[in-house]
Amino acid sequence: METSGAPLRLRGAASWLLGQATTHAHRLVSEALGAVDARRYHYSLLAALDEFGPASQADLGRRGGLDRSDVVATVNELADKGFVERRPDPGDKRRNIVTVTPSGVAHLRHLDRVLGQAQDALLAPLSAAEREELVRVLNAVLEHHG
Amino acid sequence: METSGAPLRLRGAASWLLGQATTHAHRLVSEALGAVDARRYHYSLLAALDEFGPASQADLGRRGGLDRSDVVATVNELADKGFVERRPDPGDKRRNIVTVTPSGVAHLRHLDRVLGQAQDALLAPLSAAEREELVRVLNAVLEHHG
DNA sequence: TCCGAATCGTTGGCGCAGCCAACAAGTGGG
DNA sequence: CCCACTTGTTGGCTGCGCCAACGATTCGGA
Repeated sequence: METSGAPLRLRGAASWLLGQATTHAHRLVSEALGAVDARRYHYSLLAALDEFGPASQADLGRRGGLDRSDVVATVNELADKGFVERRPDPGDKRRNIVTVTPSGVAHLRHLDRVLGQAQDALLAPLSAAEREELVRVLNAVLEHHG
Repeated sequence: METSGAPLRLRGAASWLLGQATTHAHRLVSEALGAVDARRYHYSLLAALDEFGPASQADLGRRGGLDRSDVVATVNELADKGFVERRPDPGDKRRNIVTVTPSGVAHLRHLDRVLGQAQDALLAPLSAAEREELVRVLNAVLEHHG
């Protein structure tokens, strides 16, 4: 009879800690975005457009890790709101070129602020140094996983 | 009046970093669990049972942050697999008492290992000290948010 | 003691997220 | 010229988190 089921449980607990924290962050972000009638996909797409410029829908999907079918729906929604424009590519009749409008840029800035507030709320218990370290570590993880 | 839109974008980028990382972690955990025909709810429930002992379904939900309706479905699935037992509470005809079986405990141990491997894969680029710091920081966040 | 409030399990439903398959139209290389 | 590939689109599936409603039961206060 071992005195240590503990190490095993701790590993599990640590994994679960990740699950709990991610779920929490997920919920905070979703709430914040939902309060301004937006969703994660909206931010993904607008941010990709803002950072890298106009692109075809397939390229947009690759930039933000969205499936092509989800890009279709998201562009539909954003276009309905006047945040992006979809027009055929004259040089390749298969493609649409998606452009962000000034109104879309303004909306993106708004979402930036909203997400910043959500982040502040989530990381409230951490010191500035701890936040910086957390961001650094998360960046390392993301970079490593391509 | 700031000279830089940059700080604003950085705040958004940092928020999004969280989103990216959480999505990544979420996916890794789901894949790992899916490979052994399990889901997050299964682990939540089994872990709660293992740690705190038999409980009513409502209590189980409160322990693990699951909705009552989701507890019903999850207990159904776990009971079908022989991992838990559901029986009426003789002292309160509203309640069911859910118990984890030996087979269920073994399954939980298996899930612990699987989640541990997923965590190792996720945190591969980090040093031992960085992992420890990350766990500490995440714990602080979770504790602060109840 | 009786009645209203609260709790419990269950059913059914909603929206978001991530993914996959299939299709027609179009493009490009051998 | 043909074949392989890409693109946009439609439709569908699972998981997750949540909410509303219901009948049955229990509990607390008048």
